[in-house]
Amino acid sequence: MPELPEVERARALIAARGLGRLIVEVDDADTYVCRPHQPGEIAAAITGRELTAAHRRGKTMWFDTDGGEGPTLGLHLGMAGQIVVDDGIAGDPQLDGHEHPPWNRFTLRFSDGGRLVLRDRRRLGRAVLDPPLDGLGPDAGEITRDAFRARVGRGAAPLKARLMDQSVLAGIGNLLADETLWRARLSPLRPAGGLSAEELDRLRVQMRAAIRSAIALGGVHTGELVAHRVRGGRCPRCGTELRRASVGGRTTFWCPREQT
DNA sequence: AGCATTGTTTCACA
DNA sequence: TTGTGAAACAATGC
Repeated sequence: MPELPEVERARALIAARGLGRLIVEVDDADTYVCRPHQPGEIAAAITGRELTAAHRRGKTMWFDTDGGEGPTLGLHLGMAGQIVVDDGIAGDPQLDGHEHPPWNRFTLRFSDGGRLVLRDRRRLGRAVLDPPLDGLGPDAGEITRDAFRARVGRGAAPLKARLMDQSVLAGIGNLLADETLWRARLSPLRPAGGLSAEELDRLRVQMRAAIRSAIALGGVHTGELVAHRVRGGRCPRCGTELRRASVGGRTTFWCPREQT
C-alpha cells in the first residue's frame, strides 16, 4: 500500500490520536524491523515519554518525544505496513477492527490502555530511533518549481527512475510514478536530463495533483491509470493497449500513443 | 513451481 | 568520485 499518500494518512492518524499519551510499554522485539537496534533499546529510550509532534518527509515519518527532550521515533511502512491506533487503521479503513497479532511488528502501549501498532505482513517496515533524514530529497508534495526543475531534470537515467529516487525527491513510488507520468503524458523512458522546462513544470503540476487526489480519495489505488495497470490493460483516455516493461527496476505501464 | 509484489539497501560496474 | 542498475531482503498471493 504505502506511498506518500498512505504515509500522510498514517501520520495524520498518529497526529490526531497518538500524541500526548504516556508510553508505558514498547514491544521492539522484532530485530529485523527494529534493526540495527537491539531488543529493548527503543523501549529504554522512550518508555515514560510521550509523542508530541508528528512529522513526515516522503515515506518517512518521525515523532518528537517530550517536546524534543527525548529522542525521535522513526517509522517507515515499507512495502506493506499499516499504522493502527487503538482500533483505527491508517491507509485502509476497510480492515478496521481486524486483528492479526502475528503481523504486529512494533507496538507502543499507552497508560490509558490504548496502543499504536506498526502492522506489516511483509516485515519490510522499520522502527528506529533518530532516523537519518539527510539522504532524503525534498518532499514531493512540497518541492518548489525551481527545485523540481534542477533536481529531476538532469541525469541520463529514465525519467521514471529519477522520479522514484528518494534522494532526488521523497515520496514517489512505483504506482504514483506511473500515474504521474500518465497524467503528464510523458514517457517513463525519456532521459530525465532531456526534458524541457515546460515539460518539467507540467510533470510537477500533475504529480502534485496525483498526490492530492490520492490523499483525498484514500490512497494510490484510486489513481485513474492504476486500475488499468494489468496485462492487456488499456489507456483510460484513448483506449490504446498499455505497454508493460521494467523501468527503474519496477514493472511499468504506460500509453505508447499519448506518453511521448 | 514459478513469478510478481506498492520499498530500501547493498554491491558491482562503468 | 559519481551515477546507474541489478540483486537481496521478508513474506505472501496468483
